[in-house]
Amino acid sequence: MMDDTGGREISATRTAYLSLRQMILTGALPAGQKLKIEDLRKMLVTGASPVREALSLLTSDMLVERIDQRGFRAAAASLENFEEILNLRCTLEDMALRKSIMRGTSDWEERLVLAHHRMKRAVDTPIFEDAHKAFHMTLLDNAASPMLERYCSQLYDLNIRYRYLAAGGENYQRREIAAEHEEILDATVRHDCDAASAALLSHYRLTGAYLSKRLGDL
Amino acid sequence: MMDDTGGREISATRTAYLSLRQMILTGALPAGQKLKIEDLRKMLVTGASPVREALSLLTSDMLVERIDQRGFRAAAASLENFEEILNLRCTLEDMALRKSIMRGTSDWEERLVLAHHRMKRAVDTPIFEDAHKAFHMTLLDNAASPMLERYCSQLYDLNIRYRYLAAGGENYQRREIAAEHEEILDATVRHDCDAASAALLSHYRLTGAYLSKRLGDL
DNA sequence: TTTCTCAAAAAAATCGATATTTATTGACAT
DNA sequence: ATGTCAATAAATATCGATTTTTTTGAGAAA
Repeated sequence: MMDDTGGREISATRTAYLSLRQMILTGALPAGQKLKIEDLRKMLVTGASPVREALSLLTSDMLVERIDQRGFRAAAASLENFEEILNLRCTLEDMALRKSIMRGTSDWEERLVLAHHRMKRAVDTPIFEDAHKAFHMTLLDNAASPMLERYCSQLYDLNIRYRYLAAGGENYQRREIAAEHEEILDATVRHDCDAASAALLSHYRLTGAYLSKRLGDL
Repeated sequence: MMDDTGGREISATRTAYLSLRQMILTGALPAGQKLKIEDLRKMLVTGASPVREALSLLTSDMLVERIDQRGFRAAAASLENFEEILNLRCTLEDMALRKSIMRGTSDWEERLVLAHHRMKRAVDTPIFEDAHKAFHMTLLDNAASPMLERYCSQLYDLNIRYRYLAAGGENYQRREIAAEHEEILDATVRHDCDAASAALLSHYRLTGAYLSKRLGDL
């Protein structure tokens, strides 16, 4: 039908994928909840096939669990899972950041400074969220290791989900975090692997501890 | 219809998933190849829906790439990709093995000895393959870190694919490998993290180097 | 009561057909 | 020869209906 409203036409599957993903990340679809095709189909005003396919794709992101012949459910959440994610992130991002820095091109450093600037400037929460992820991913994307980047991106998103779970999306302490970001950026642009990595991991472990406390035991 | 031939009925999607997975791992569906729904549907004698869903699921395993609105293709293969997999495996399995050993229960050690025994006994190639994977996964499954295990399992399979790519499934030097397995097992049961990890990584790096050579540049 | 069985209801899985999109082809103008 | 563009072909994506499987719950048996 192509009602060209200026933008690109995307598939029903992709639309469903993005909506469901957002709903799971923000908790609109709570952890562990049964995801009935028929309900989602009505909710998203689309067919069953795109919904099924979107759910299958969300399996990759570990946001949806699939049990043969008895459908899908939103991935479970637990304190143990959160801590596992935190640990994996620390290991993988440490590796990726060091590689990025070692390969350090000035092009990359410029992209990094830019990403940091955009993040600082972002006031609106959803825009800040995007900019924040962009900054963190830029830190890692010079490692020339696409699978590693994919894992890190995946784990980043899973972590976000716990932020929503703990805080309901409320804008947690942003001031301290700004200083931490500066520190990571500074160490990185002066090619100090150890300092940059230490700053990054401390950044994660601090917010991790803060979240753990608020999560109680779920 | 339920023609109960003694076994369990499984879904068409799962059947398709397992077949396609095997075909990609062994190279029956070559890396990078376009995967047309219609062809696969005929090949597997099933409907388009199970095929699409199976392909979507294979996306999780990084064995299939999906491009919105223009279908699926078998994941590309390259020397760089192989080496990335090798590096990630070394990092992740090192972490998992150390955790497993540190939590070392006697139950786990017994399972490990058993898995090793079964692997040694296996003569037939496909049975050996399964037993080999079972042994390596058992080494890691006491780490109480399901995501880490999942990543390792995924990477193991991706690695197998390169073995087929390099050797066409031919049974590469198995003698040396038996000794390496003994060494890993011994160090593990005597709770020597460093020795076990060193043996494991050397095992991977040795076969890795061997494969790299045979892969040329693809 | 508890447990079991079986039929009805609900949900998942699958199929076959259609609509939509992308890729290909070849005539025509440059 | 070469590039453009519309017509055609091919493939993907989606829908609506049907089949199969799982779940539920009422009544029978222990």
